[in-house]
Amino acid sequence: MGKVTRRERERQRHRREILAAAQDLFSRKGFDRTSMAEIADRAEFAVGTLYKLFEDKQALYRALILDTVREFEAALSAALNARGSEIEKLERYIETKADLFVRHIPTARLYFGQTAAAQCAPTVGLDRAARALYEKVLDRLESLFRAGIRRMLFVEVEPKMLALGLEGISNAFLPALVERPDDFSADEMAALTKKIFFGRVSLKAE
Amino acid sequence: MGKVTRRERERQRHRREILAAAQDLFSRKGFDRTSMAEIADRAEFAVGTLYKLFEDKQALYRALILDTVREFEAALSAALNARGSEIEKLERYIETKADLFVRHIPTARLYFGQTAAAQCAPTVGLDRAARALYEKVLDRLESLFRAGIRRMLFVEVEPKMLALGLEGISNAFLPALVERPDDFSADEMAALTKKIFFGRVSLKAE
Amino acid sequence: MGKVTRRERERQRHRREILAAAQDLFSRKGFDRTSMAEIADRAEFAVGTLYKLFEDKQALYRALILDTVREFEAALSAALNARGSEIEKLERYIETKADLFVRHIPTARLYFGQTAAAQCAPTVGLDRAARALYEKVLDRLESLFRAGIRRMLFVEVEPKMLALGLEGISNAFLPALVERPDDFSADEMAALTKKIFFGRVSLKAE
Amino acid sequence: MGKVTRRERERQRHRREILAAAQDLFSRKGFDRTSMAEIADRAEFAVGTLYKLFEDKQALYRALILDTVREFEAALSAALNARGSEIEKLERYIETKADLFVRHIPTARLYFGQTAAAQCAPTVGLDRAARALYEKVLDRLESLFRAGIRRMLFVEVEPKMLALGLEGISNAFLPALVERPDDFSADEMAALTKKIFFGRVSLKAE
DNA sequence: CATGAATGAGATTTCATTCAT
DNA sequence: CATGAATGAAATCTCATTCAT
Repeated sequence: MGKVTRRERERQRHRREILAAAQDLFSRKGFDRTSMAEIADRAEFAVGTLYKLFEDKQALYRALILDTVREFEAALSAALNARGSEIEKLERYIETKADLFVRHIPTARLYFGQTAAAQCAPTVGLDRAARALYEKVLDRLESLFRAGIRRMLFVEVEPKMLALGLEGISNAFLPALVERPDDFSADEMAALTKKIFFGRVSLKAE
Repeated sequence: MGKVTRRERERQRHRREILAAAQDLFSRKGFDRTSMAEIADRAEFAVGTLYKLFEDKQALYRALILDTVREFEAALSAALNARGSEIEKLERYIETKADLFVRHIPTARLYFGQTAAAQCAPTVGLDRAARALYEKVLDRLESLFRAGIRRMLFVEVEPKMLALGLEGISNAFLPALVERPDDFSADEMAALTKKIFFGRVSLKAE
Repeated sequence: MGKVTRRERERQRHRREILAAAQDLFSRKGFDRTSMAEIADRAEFAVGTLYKLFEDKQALYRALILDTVREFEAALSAALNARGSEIEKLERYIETKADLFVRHIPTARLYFGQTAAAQCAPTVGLDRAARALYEKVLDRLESLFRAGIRRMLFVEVEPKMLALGLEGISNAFLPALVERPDDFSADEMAALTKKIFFGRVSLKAE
Repeated sequence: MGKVTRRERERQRHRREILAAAQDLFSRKGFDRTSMAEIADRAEFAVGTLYKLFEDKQALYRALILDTVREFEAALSAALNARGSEIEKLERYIETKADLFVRHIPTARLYFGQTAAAQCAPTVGLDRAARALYEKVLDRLESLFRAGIRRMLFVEVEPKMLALGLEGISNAFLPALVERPDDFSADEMAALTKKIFFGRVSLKAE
């Protein structure tokens, strides 16, 4: 099977090269303003080759999104499933997400654009599979909050809402990060997120 | 002058009708996937008429975004400039925003898509004027936080970051709102936002 | 009939104003690149008014061309019908044409574009009537040459060809005139035309 | 290199086919009244193919004009640079031009429309490069006349004007040629041109 | 498999013409 | 009559997709 495997390895390498080119273009210009010819150019393949490896433009995009969300989901789920208290797990989650954002902004933009922002800032219909992966993360967050509330670690707020709230804050600095990448470190972003989310902003008793 | 005024009134009415049609379509499908023909159809005008009232597609979009952001900016600035302590002003801000979101989801989607999400989820180049209006709101928030910190109402965190954080949370429930509009009231959304942002989620001392 | 006459006078004045605006635009930009709205603007009328006075754009153009060619034809025919020998008549013709060219370049451009250049540099289908007027001039020239040859004033060359040749030379300086209107006087142009056409350029016997 | 060459050869063949179709249409109907769809139809390609080979409609037109003027310039310059006296060179020039006109009327129409008639009958902005080529011919003519005058072969008239005058006559029969192609031979046209230009039309001393 | 020329549907935009006021 | 808003056909141009080499 050496032959098949070599072929298959090549195929996968080409696939990755194409996706890398596509990531850069899609993350900067969006789906509609990126043409297949551009992607092909950038990846140094002919358009026909893109169509050999992906059904059509949507499929290529879906594959890219799936890769992106999968990468995030893997790292974030790992953080959420690590040892420790609910608070420790969430802190790990926040740190991981900040790290992912800072280390690979294009991926972050795609992730954000396809998850939190997806229903609001209208984009190309996001993939079922990608959506499901993100929901898995959201559900895990919700469970953690529910458990934490039961153990009286967190205030009594609908856990689903806490999960969305955490997403909101942990995404909040992404626009600033995109604009001035050098002004942000992952550590700072994580620290900020934790302080605002877990601490109290207001110093007076409510 | 009846004649001039009547003509002009009609013109403005048509302009509004076209913008209304455009708002619905753009907010659901985005700039690129909405065609001028569709907008014309929906507004019950001929394409040519759109071009009489707007230079081109971009101009129509810009006008819509400007209207949208202006509407939000006016309401939010009013809230931020009302009487009261810094906390009260911010609470008013949160309530106003929640109210705007719940009462007019398409506007909210456009607002969100063109402000917070703009740098991340790549959209059509947003208007200078609209951007400036949003920055005005952000700056006002920042000032409020700065003043509040000086008066020891808020924790010592860079005020700009607090402003971004507040934006993050107050936008956090919009995706959920878009998906199930009937499950959310403005009051609940505002209450949630305040609780998470001002209160402490974690009950243990950090 | 005072009333009808006043109306009619007004109507004719408006007609002339519109044609004046149209002349400038058509002569500089050509038929296709001049819009009815532009002509209306320039003439300070509404588009509707243009359509009250002219069937459609073609008709307006035809009317303009007819006016232009009529003006030329009148002056040129007068020159050709004046007293004198064939040579004197032709000299008068050349002087008149040079004078018309120099004094009103836009008219000259339209005249040239619709007569000599018409079959070659493709323009909008020229009017039958205008064509007929020009042919009248050509025919008159031909007769003059024929008579002149009979009286042994001119070389024996097909008179039609002499007429075309004269047209060729008398038009030859128009491009230069259009480019640098101040470098040419009617007298010089006429003198040049006569020298080349009637005299001999070559000094050796053929 | 067979592969590269074959592709490129095909490409050039298609380019020529498109230009041929365009030449026919442009020379008969002009730039504005010829649509890309028509050219595509006539050339039996899809519109998209035209845009693969030419930036846009203007570029296609420019390419055609450049080809046309280049072809003429090459032949005419060759005639002007051949051996012989100034008179012989000019005679060769006249013969060559007549031959080009008679043998390929569409090319002649485009050449005339873009050179002599260009400033008068308003056309689409003519190409710098094409203009420069024509000026080269004009300059060469001027030099020849200047030299000839010095050698007392020609009358003392500004050489530039003699050049324009020769152009005027040598173009003079083109309209007639276009209308009745079968009535003209290149030899006759050339003979006529020479007789009128070099000889004297008038038999009396001026 | 890889290639990239060819396709043609569809989008944006212009403008001659009409017609209600 | 004058007006100019409204119309919609037609033109230019782009780009996802196919397919012969």
